[in-house]
Amino acid sequence: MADPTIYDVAEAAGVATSTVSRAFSTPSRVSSRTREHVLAVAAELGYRPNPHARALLSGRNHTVAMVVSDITNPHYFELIRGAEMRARASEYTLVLVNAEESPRIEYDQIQRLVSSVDGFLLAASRLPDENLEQIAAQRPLVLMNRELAGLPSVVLDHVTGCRQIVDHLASLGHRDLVYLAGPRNSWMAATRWSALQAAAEELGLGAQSLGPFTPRVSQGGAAADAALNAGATAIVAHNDLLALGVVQRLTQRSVRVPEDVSVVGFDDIFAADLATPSLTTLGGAHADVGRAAMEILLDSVAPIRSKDAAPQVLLPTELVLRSSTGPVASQVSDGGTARSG
Amino acid sequence: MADPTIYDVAEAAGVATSTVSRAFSTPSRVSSRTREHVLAVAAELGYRPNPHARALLSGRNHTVAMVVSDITNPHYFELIRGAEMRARASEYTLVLVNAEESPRIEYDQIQRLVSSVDGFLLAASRLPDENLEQIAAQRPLVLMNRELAGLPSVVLDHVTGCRQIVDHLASLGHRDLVYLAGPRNSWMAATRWSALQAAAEELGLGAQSLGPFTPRVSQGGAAADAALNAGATAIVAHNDLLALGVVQRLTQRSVRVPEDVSVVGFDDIFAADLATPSLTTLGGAHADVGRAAMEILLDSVAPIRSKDAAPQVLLPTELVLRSSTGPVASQVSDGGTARSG
DNA sequence: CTGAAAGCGCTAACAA
DNA sequence: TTGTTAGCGCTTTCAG
Repeated sequence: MADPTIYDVAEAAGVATSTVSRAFSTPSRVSSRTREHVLAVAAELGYRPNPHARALLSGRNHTVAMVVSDITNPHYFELIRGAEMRARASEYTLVLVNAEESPRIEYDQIQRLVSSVDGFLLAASRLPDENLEQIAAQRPLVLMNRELAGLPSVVLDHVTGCRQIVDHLASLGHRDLVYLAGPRNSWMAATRWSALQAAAEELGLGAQSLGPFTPRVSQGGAAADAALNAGATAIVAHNDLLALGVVQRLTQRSVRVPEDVSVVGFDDIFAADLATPSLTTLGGAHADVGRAAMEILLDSVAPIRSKDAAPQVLLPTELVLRSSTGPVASQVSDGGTARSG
Repeated sequence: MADPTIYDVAEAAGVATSTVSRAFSTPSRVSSRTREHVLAVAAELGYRPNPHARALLSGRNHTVAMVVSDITNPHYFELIRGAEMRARASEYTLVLVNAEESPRIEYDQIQRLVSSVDGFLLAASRLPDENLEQIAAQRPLVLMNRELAGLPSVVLDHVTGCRQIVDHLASLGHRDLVYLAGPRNSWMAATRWSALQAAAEELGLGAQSLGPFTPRVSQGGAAADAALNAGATAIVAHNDLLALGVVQRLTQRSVRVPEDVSVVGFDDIFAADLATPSLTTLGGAHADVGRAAMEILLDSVAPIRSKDAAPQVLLPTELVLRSSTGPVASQVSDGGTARSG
């Protein structure tokens, strides 16, 4: 009644177990006659190779883990989907791990999985560099939307993207911008801020950063108030979730978007064009990021050829203009008490 | 340089391998002195039990798979999150599988995983009953938002929910409703339609079903046109994604929501209250569905006690009233060329 | 309570 | 091309 093993198949087919094994793992090393016979017998018996036994020997599993910092952020959908599709194409299984914005959970989960998966995909990891290096020493690893020298990564080109945003705002007549920052341990948040700052300086705009804010719609209220308090006419929010919350709060406070204040987000999540006003945001081919990262990972996991280079892929972004940004019309003078950036 | 094994630990601790093994798997059968000593030595060596070897013996793996019919549907976020949190609490790993609305992919993926996971969670499975039964014969399985006699399941109570929807529409003065159906192989779609139909009949409303439609925003256009063509004043869409698309198209065609046409969705996804008009929809504690289902699954996976009953849990829904529904004011006579439902 | 030893199902030398 | 034979790392009788 138990599942049939190679022994059962070998016996029924009148061959050695190794032949059965080869028929499945290295078909080229068995005569086609024998192979077909073995496979036929196996099929008849309902034999399926036991993945645990296989993994015990090879140490490999055909399984990779993808860690996302917050699974409820729609931004990750496409990333996950791209990675998942690519994995499936190579018959790899994807284990999904949710870090809930906690570096601690992220680290623990990874360590728990380190000996049961072949590699890791870390999306917007919140872990400090040292941890990443340590993990990379244990298993192949590819970063998504985070860069670290020496480690393979795939990121959307936010430097260029931020430049586009600032260009856009400048051409609308804005003289200043306020960045509502993401989590302190987010590499992306830091990258965006420095890119915005650089672009602003170059174009002669003022720029200040407020926050950090947890990138959720619910945090948008506080973020919007802070921005208003700082006298912002142009707001760049860490991501669309936060931006959406900001717009909501602004509207609630009778501040018109974009007439009084322009708002830009990042990610182009699917709600961005459903909201009113629809959100101007920096998008990109997120699914491609997932796909590319998985590709690199599989390449270093599979023994086809060893890659000692750490490819750092940069994918293009695209500024999606919608209705949350517009020209500066009148001066909003909603200034209040001082507040440091 | 290789990972330390029980042999290394046994040697370093001056005990037998079996003692090391016991110290980890059945601590109660080792004197506390020995146990602590072994654990200390193990920790020092950086020993971690090899999950593959462990799985080879026990056949179990501390891993369960969750299959969703479409991972890009935000509705699943909370479901996944609930399941994932519950799994983590019991130190189980969650493998996420995306079926992309294809029963074929769903089935293949499950069969591929059947010998490497301890059980399955199937969310809104598109598989025919026979397949579900067959899978259930292979591994413990819990259905989410789908019911099948003899199999454990957790579903939101859509019968009551649909009744609430129809009540709501009736009390706004609507005399008819149009249901924009989900996929043909969706149990939920069938359930909703028959519940709507029953409630409508009881309240003396007319009801017709149009479709099926793939539940995506992009399908909303066609769905809206079909509904308009059928002279609808009240539309109940299979889910929020479709409903959002419908509203978008309606607005585009200058049909006012809710003045001319009311629209109701299902799921209460996060975009539902960001859209304009915000969407009236049937919500529920999705995370609880995930949690409850995982709970049942772990119960039947772990050898604590055998459950031969198949619990069928029904969780309450909640009608979230927003701005996409309103009283019937004037008759819309936007009829066009004939179109069959 | 602890140790010795036999596998779990499969793969990978090594021979033939 | 195929068979023989050790293990992979761990658990689990069975003794002691």
